[in-house]
Parts: sequence; C-alpha cells; structure tokens
Amino acid sequence: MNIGNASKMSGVPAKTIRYYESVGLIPPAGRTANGYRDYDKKDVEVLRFIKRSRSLGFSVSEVSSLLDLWLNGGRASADVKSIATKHIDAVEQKIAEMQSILDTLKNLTKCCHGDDRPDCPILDDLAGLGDELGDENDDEVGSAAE
Amino acid sequence: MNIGNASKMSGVPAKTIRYYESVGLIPPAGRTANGYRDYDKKDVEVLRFIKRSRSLGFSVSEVSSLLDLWLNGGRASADVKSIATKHIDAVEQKIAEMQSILDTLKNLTKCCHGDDRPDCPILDDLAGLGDELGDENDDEVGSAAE
DNA sequence: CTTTGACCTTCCAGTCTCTGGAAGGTTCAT
DNA sequence: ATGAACCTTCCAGAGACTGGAAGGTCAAAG
Repeated sequence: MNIGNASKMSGVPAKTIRYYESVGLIPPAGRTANGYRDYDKKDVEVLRFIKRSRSLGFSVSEVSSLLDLWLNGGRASADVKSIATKHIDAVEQKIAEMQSILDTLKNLTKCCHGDDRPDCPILDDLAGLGDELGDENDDEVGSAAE
Repeated sequence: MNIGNASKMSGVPAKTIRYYESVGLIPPAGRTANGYRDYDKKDVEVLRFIKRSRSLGFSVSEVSSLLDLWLNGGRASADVKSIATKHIDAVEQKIAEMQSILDTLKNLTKCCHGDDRPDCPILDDLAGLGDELGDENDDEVGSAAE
C-alpha cells in the first residue's frame, strides 16, 4: 500500500511518516516500481505504536527505544518499565511546574479589577514590584555603571 | 553598562538578550564608541519583566503585548487580564492533558511486573492490544492493498 | 489522445526559543 | 607583548514536525 493509505490506516500524516523515516525512527520503506513507498500491515502497526507512544508524551528517541524493545527485545519488561517510570517522573514534574504557574496566574488575575483603570497588579508583579525590586541602586554587580 | 552586566543584573543570558533584540522583543540597544551594546537601569527592568513573564509561561509574542501594555498603555488592565486569562485557560488545558497522560502511564506501569519476562502490558497497550486493534483485516480504507 | 485531478517524489524553509560555536575586534592587567 | 575576558557577527542545531514548490505517475473522463 502507498503512503497515503498507510497514513489513513495509522492516523499518522504522510509527511510525518516520511519524517520518521528521515530521522531513522522507522527503516526506509520498500519501493514499488514507480518509486512510491510501499507499506504493509506490520508497518501500519508500527506506525500506530508510534502514534500512541507519542500521544503519551514519549519523545521520538524514547519511542525509538520502546519500538526496539517491542520488535526485538524478547525479554524486556524491566527496560520498558524503566523508560516509562522516568517519563512519569518528568510528566509529574512538569505538571507541578505548570500548577505553580497556574496558581500564580490565578492569584494575579483575581486581584486585577480588569477595567479601564491604569493600575494593574499583573503588570506590577511582572515588573517585580511584588518582591525583588526593593532596591533602587543599579550597581549591585560591581562596576556596572556605563 | 555592557551586555554582560545587563545579563547579570537581569538574569537573562547575554545570548538571549541579543536574541530578543533580533526578534524585536526589545528595541535595538544603543552602542558605545567601540560598538558594544549599552544598557541602563530601565533596560534591565524590562529584561526582568520579560524574564518573569517567560517564567510564567507566556510566549514571546504574549510578552511583547504585555510589555507594550506596561510601557505604553496608560489604561489597560482589562487588556492585560484578557491575555492572562487566555493563558490560564491554555495552562489549565495543558495540565489536564498531562494529567490524563500521567494516569494512563501509571496504570500501565502498575500492571507491568518489571522483571525479565517478555510480556509487557505497556508494550501491549502501545501496540494497541487494549482497544482499537480488534480487526484483523487491512483494507478498511477502500482499496488499500498493494 | 489529452487533460484533469489526485496521488507520489525530493528538497528547502519555517515554526519556537533559544544555545553553542567559530572567527574576529576591544579592553585591561600583568 | 601577551593573555584573559570581554564584546561583535553570523551560522547551525535542537525537537517534532509542517508547508510549499517543482516535478513525476497514474487512472479516469472527455
């Protein structure tokens, strides 16, 4: 089957399939007489595997390892688990970061009256009026003046 | 003050300051006789504003608007609030996405024994053995065979 | 037979936000 | 005079695609 059908069957855009080939995530596809890439059922399964993995946030290189484990590693569940666990930690950290950002943002907007008055606590915070800008002098880093 | 000191005082790397200038987030810096960029206290404040905004996840173009509002817009708290609120929505959505990914991953790893046995529920899931791969035929998209 | 449309191919560029490095000029101290 | 530590510019790469241009192929319709 050609790349268009492989794309439809896997849900991975044709452009992306070519990209995956170009970066070595999937091996170069076979070609038909006219030079078109040629895929079979197994290729589509691989593509689906990749799609699902990517949708879970694994990087392409993580997917590459996972794919290796899936296709070649006969005995490997510990390896897979290790990749997954590392990823879980990363995701958890990211969520915590974003949550803290969200809390800050919500606090700021809560305080912002949001009308046509010029003073805005959000801008004040961004400008540093909330914390570290208590100093008025500009030469705290040695000879910093122009 | 030169770019190195501006960098130290603002916490923004010199490279990044040049980058911000190159993309128009900040205006071209003045130059001293030797061609070095020259910054003053206000520039450093702007840089800090940018740093704090970026750390809250605003994109460079959002920061650009915020900066505009801060520097020029006399009356603007509604505009600022609108940018912030949009950003909050985006962050919330992102968190929800990541949370759902996290739940899935945790479920999968919980089921994975993580030893040297070959079967791995994580790989099985990624391969689609859990849901949509109940069909054995490959021509569900019209004439898909090679 | 020609044309049209939908495929396919390759390669280059752009997204976004930096970051690293090369090649070279300037300043200051030793 | 020499070296370190600045500064300058421009180019390239990261990650993961995505868009577009220019051109080849194929099947059907007129």
